[in-house]
Amino acid sequence: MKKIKTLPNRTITRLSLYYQLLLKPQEREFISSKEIADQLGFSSEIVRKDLTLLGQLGIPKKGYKIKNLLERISIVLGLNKTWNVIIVGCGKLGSALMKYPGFREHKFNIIAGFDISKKIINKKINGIKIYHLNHIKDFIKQNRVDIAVVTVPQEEAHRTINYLISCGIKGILNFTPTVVNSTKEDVKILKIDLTVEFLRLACILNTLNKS
Amino acid sequence: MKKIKTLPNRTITRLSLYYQLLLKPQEREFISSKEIADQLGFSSEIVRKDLTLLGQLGIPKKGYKIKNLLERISIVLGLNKTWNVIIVGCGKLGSALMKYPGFREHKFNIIAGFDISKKIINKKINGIKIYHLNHIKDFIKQNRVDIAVVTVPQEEAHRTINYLISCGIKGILNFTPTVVNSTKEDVKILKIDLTVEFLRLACILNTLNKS
DNA sequence: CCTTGTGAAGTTATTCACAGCA
DNA sequence: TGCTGTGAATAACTTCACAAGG
Repeated sequence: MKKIKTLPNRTITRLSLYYQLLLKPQEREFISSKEIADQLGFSSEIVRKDLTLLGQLGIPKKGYKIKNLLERISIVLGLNKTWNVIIVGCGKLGSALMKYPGFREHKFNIIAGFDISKKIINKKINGIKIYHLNHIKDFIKQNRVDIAVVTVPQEEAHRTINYLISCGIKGILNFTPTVVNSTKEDVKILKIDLTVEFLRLACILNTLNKS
Repeated sequence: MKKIKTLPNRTITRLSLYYQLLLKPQEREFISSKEIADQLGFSSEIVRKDLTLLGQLGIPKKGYKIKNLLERISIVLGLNKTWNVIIVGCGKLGSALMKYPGFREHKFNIIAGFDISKKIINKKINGIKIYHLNHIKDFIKQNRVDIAVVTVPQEEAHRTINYLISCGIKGILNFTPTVVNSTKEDVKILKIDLTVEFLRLACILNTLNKS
């Protein structure tokens, strides 16, 4: 085999964007690196560098065959399989995510929610059943869970994530402001902090106004 | 004055994290770069490099005075003022954001929502009134709007964002999967795509399992 | 001694420049 | 000519190594 090298982080992010772009119905069969680049605001060189990491897919003069690109990217991103997702913490954000239609399209199946509030346990949100947090361990034994989305209150985040790791979860999407680093090599934690994005935008606007 | 240099992007992101960390009630008056670094999973050098960009705040042997750090970072991030935010598109994600308590703490005031569905126009979500999209221009004339959060359906994203720019909005937080680049130098668009984060995590897990 | 601040070295990511091919 | 693929140059970012200071 040629290269099992893991892709650079930035490349992965950009591949996700190429993928979403190419999913939109395209009139043409081929697309050039420059067209992709212009639509997403990157340079065409970086697009080509990214795409050559997937193998030699381009055809000089014509560009890249969209169908092939999509297939190749979806394999690399792991979208040729279905991912089972649980939502841990079914408050406002958690339940909004359970209703978010964008996931199923990409083969992310939300298979259960977990919470500690008696008010919602055993209820359903968007057809997805909510269980008590204590049931996670059993649930994981009986179901394949690939990704846990953590939307518990900040002060519970650390404990919850450690508990999830002890249950054997390998992929965690942490929506809380708390930073938790994975102690285990094979557990990956990605963090999304909406507040940080607001703070960043505020800072950028702030410097714009001053200059 | 010494330097009006704009801060590196990564530094801004990290400063936001330092800020959130330092906001938590701390027992001590001083904190060292190493303590910050360990809690957030960075190196202590990078923390010091970031913090020296704010001026010489550190005291050898003691560390950084938390109160001073918070004050300095909040000035740089622009949190010494209040930011007025509108939510454009009050569907599931938009209304979840309107209920999200994390913003007000950082002086982000959601002052209005906008949508085109008659079902919700003139209603209130979490005490915030929803107006018809057509009223944005007037609204902006009568109210200072610093940041527009775009949570409209994907196919409306491009048009909506261009419309917001034409209305004079300078800061946009784009939650749709559509990439829209700012045509104007002084308009900043930040993009948050939840699906991309899922795709990234899937890809990382995917490569983990293969190796 | 402990912790900051910082030049130098090292690493990673991006752009430049151009060969090669349909 | 138009577009890919890629080595070389450049830029951005991080780590290393250590001087300085309470």
